[in-house]
Amino acid sequence: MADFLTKREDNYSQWYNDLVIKADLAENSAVRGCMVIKPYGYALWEKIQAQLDKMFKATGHVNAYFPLFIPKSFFSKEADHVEGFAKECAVVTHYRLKNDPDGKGVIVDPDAKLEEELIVRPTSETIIWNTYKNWIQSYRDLPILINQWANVVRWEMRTRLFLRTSEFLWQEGHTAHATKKEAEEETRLIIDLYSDFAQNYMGIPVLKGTKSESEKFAGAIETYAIEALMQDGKALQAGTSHFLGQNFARAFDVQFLDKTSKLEYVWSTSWGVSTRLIGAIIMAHADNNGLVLPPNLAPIQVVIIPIYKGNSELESINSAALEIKAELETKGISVKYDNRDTHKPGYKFAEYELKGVPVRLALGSRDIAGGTIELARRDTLTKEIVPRESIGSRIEDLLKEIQINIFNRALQFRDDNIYRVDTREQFLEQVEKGGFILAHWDGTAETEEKIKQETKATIRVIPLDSPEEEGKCVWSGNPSVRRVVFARAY
RNA sequence: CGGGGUGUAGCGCAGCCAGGCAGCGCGCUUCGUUCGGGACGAAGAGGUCGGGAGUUCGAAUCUCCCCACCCCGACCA
Repeated sequence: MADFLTKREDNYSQWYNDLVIKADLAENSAVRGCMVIKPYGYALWEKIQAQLDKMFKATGHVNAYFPLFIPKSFFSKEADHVEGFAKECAVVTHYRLKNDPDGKGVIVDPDAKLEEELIVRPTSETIIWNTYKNWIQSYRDLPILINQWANVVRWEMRTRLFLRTSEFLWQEGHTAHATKKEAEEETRLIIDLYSDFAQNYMGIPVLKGTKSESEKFAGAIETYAIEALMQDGKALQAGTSHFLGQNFARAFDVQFLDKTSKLEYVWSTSWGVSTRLIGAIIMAHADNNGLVLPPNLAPIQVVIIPIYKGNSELESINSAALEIKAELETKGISVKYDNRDTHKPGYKFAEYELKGVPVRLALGSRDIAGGTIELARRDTLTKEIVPRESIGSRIEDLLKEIQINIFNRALQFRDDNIYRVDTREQFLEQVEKGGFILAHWDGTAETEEKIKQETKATIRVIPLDSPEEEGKCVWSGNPSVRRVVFARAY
C-alpha cells in the first residue's frame, strides 16, 4: 500500500527517516544537524507539552525562563559537569558583523570580540544555580520548583531527526530543597511522573531505574531514567531525573540558614524530556503504512472524509459531517473535516493513515441514506459501519480502546523481548538480536566499559524493583547481587 | 577527525566512462471526465547541471582547486 515508504523490515532506520519526512513531522534544515519541525510535528510536541505542563503544575511546579547564553566561566565550576559537556558546546565569541572590505558579503568584526565567551546552553544548571544563589538565604525561600521550556544545543557528530539533533526542544526542571530527603523525593516524583506519561499518554511501557556511574548525568549523584524498547530491539532513553545532591550548591555557593540557624548547602534536582519523545512514539508504534499515534497525544483524533459525486451530493454530506464534527467536539475530541475537492478519498485515506490519525470516518451518500458512517481505526486497520446516532459514544470508547490497545501491543513486544542471560556466549548472541538483556554485573566500571567496547551494549538501567539475587557477572564471573538491564541504545 | 558516497527542475533520478539541442518519473498549472483505498486524458510551466579556474571550435561530461550534504566509525538526551 504505502510503497513510497521504505519497508520497516527491509531497513528500519531508513523507514524511520522516510516516515518522519513523509508524515510531514520534520525535515533537515539548511543548518547541519538542525531540523525544521513542521506544523504537524510541532502540533504533536504541543500536545506533549500541554500534558506534561499540566502534570508539572499539578505537582507544584511553575515555569520560568533563563538565558540561552551562559558565561564560559560558569562551566568551570562543577568539575564533572564541565567534563561531560565541554566537547559539545557551541561558543559565541563575537557580537557584530561588518561588510567584508575585500568584497561582497559580511565577515565577523574582529574588533567585536567578547571579553568573555558565551556558551550556548547545552543544559541550564550553571546559569540557574548562579541565579538561585541570589534567591536563597533562608529555609523560608525553599523549595524552589521551577521548570523551563527551552531549546538547547549540543554539538553532535551524528544526528538523526528527533532522536539526536544539534539543537533540540525540551523541558528542564531545576529544583532547590532544604533537605536531602526532600530532593530525593522530588527526583523520584518526577521519574514516576515521566513513567506515567510515557505509559498512559505515549502508550509506551518503560523500565524505570537508576543509571550506572558512567551513564549518569555529569554532575549528578544519582540519575533515574525511563527506558523504552523500540521495534528494532534497541533501547531509547525517554526521560531522566537527577538527584544532584549539593554539588551545584557547593559549586555556586548557594547556602541557606535552616531552622536551627545552621548554614547549609541547598539540595537540588534537575530533570528533562525532549523532542526525542516524538522519535520514541514513532519507533514504538508506527508500521509500514505510517505513523500510529496514541489518541491521547494525536493532534487530530478523528478525521472525517466525504465521499461524493458532484456538488449536490457534497452539500448534504457537508451538513451531516459538520454536525458529527460538532457533536464530537462537545465531547472534547479533536476532529478534522477534510472536504478538499482537490484530492480523492483514496488519497486522503492513505494520507491520514500515514499521519497516524487514530480514527477515520468516511461519509458518503449511502451513509446519508442509511443513517450510517464507515469507521476505520488506524491501529488495527479494520473498518466497521456505525449507526449515525451512536457515533459519538462509539468514538469516545474507541479512542480509549485504541490507546489501551497500542500500549498493550508495545507491552507485549517489550515483554517478549526481555531476556535473562547467564553466560557470556548467550550475552553475545542475544545482543546481536536486540532486546533488553537482564544479566548479572559485578558493579565495576571496568567490566561495564569492556562490555560496551566489545558488544556496543550499555547498562540502560539498574531497575528500581529488581530483586536481590545471588549470581555471577555475565562478563567477569565475579559475584553479583542483582541483574541489570543491558541493551544497544539510540 | 578517519573511511565511503552524492551534488543535474520543488522531490527522486538518468545522462558523464566514450565532449556535440539538458532528459525521465513524481509533483506543479489549465481544461475536461472522475470521486466508497494514493483516478485518467489533453495541453503547459519549470534549469547558474554545487562554485571557481583550466583544456577545447564546443564542457553536465575531461583536468585542477574549493564548498556543501549524506552514509559508516569514534562522542552523545
